[in-house]
Amino acid sequence: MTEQARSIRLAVIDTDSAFLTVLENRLDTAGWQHRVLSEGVPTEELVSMKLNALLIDLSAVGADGWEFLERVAGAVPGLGILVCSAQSTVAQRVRGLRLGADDWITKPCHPEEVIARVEAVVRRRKRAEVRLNAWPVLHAELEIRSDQYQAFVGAQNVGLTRREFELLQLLAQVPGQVVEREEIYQKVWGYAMAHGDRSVDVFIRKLRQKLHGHSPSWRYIHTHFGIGYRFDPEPVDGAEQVAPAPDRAEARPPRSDEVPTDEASVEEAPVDEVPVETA
Amino acid sequence: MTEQARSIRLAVIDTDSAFLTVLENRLDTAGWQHRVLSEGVPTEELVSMKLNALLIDLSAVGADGWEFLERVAGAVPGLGILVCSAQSTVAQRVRGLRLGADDWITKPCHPEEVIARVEAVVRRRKRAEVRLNAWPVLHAELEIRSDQYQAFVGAQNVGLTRREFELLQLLAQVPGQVVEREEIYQKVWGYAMAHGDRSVDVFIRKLRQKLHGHSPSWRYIHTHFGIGYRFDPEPVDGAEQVAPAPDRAEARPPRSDEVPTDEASVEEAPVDEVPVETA
DNA sequence: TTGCGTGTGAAAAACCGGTGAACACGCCTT
DNA sequence: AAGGCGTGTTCACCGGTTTTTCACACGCAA
Repeated sequence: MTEQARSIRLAVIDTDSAFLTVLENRLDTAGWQHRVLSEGVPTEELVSMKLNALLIDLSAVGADGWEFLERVAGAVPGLGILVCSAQSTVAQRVRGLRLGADDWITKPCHPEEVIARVEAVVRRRKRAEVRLNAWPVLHAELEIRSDQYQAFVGAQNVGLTRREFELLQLLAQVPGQVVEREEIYQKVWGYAMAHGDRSVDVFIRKLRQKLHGHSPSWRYIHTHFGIGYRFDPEPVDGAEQVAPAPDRAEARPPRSDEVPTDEASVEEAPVDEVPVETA
Repeated sequence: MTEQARSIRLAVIDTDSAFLTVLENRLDTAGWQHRVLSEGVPTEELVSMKLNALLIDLSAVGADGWEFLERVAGAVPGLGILVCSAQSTVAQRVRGLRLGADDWITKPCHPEEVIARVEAVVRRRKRAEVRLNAWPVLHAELEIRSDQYQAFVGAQNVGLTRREFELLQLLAQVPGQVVEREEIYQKVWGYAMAHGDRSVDVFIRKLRQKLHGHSPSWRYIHTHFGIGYRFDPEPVDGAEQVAPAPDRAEARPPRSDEVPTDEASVEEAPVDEVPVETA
């Protein structure tokens, strides 16, 4: 939840070298990208820097500080702006905030607090930022798209429900790792699993069904008896695209549980699941 | 831009009656809706109040102030949280900000500054959504003009209300991407969605009605059951198109991220059955 | 073989979203 | 001041979807 704090891009406009030294030291420790700018920075340049936040000492900007503040705030929406100054009146602070500043810090101030305030300013914005956090992840034939709450095989939508997707996502997050039932339940359902609850099993089955229906030549979810499940794509040996298994005349009982066998070879079970137009 | 700034809904948790009196006086002058709460407010109630911001005096909350702060910040995303306290250390302020507070104000403080800081916090969240993408964007037959708060089909005005337009704009900002209900509500309405609120649905319906009324051969908004909605223009099959690809089986729109699944028609993947091709 | 954990299908229950309409509120006109 | 109008909110109903539950078959380990 709080992982987005790292790697903030911050620019500082200030002339107080002592303050700058201490602050930059802290910023390095925090791992932020930062640079010091002079007052005459064109707004276009600020935009192109792709900053998360800007820290301005108004006294370093000169008489047209207010104008500068207003201009930047208007021209670079999405940029967090924090103003700091040695001493200031209530009226000045109010004016600064109204002109577009997100926060006003009075010097002397502790670098740690500056950092925390920048974080607080940026935090809000991050939430609303374009969701680039999760780009499609590919496991074997399976593509998991967090922005769609869906999984795809090729261009085919697997058609997972919300819970199914969350379950898949949870397991696929740690491929090759066994996840205990209790943990699965806790993370996907959000609360502790009641004794004897079979929900996880049922959803695993549904997941397997849909995955197998769309990507029959891969086996994605493995059972660990008495423990839980593991996501680990592995090719189904036997009938690949090449040699479709001969034995299919065998009329098997309705029970066709085992995932591995071809049974429904690729052409037998056309992966499509075209959503029926329910209108 | 600033028309939303007025009429902020603010709740205050404090016991300092002198401060409260002065502050409430100011809030009335500013025309804000406000109320004073006691410390034991369940987060559910906070949500249903449709607040924009919350002002907490940590010393009024008692020992579990930190916990309360963390809980509220976690449970009511989109709520601006400002903490104030008589005296505090840097470490305390840093802690508060890290736990989710958006600002920390030290008493004594001028009511006007409090108001300005609340405004800054609320604005910060509001602005993040706006993206300031002024120029007309064309999706299929639909032209979205942010500068007019309107959408057009050809030269015809669709006649959207403010909310309808904001909703459309939000969705159309990220075509092909599923946006969760909660997120929609928070960005368009400005505060957290209360459980069971149907406003989003109602406005989606109104939007669909108007869009369909003006551009019947395209379908713009898709439902993702249990998640939210997705803007992704696609031709209504069975209807005649002008130039754009009328087929849906093969040529998919340039967009590589949209989902074939539409509406709530995600049916069970018929694993052992031959899915019916409905094309 | 027994005992417990898991796979499976189907039914029941809970949930969700579409819809129409009543209601509330501010604004403008009369 | 009363009434009409445009907007936005809330409510109840309905049908479809999803989730949970249940009973039983099956499989793994002791």
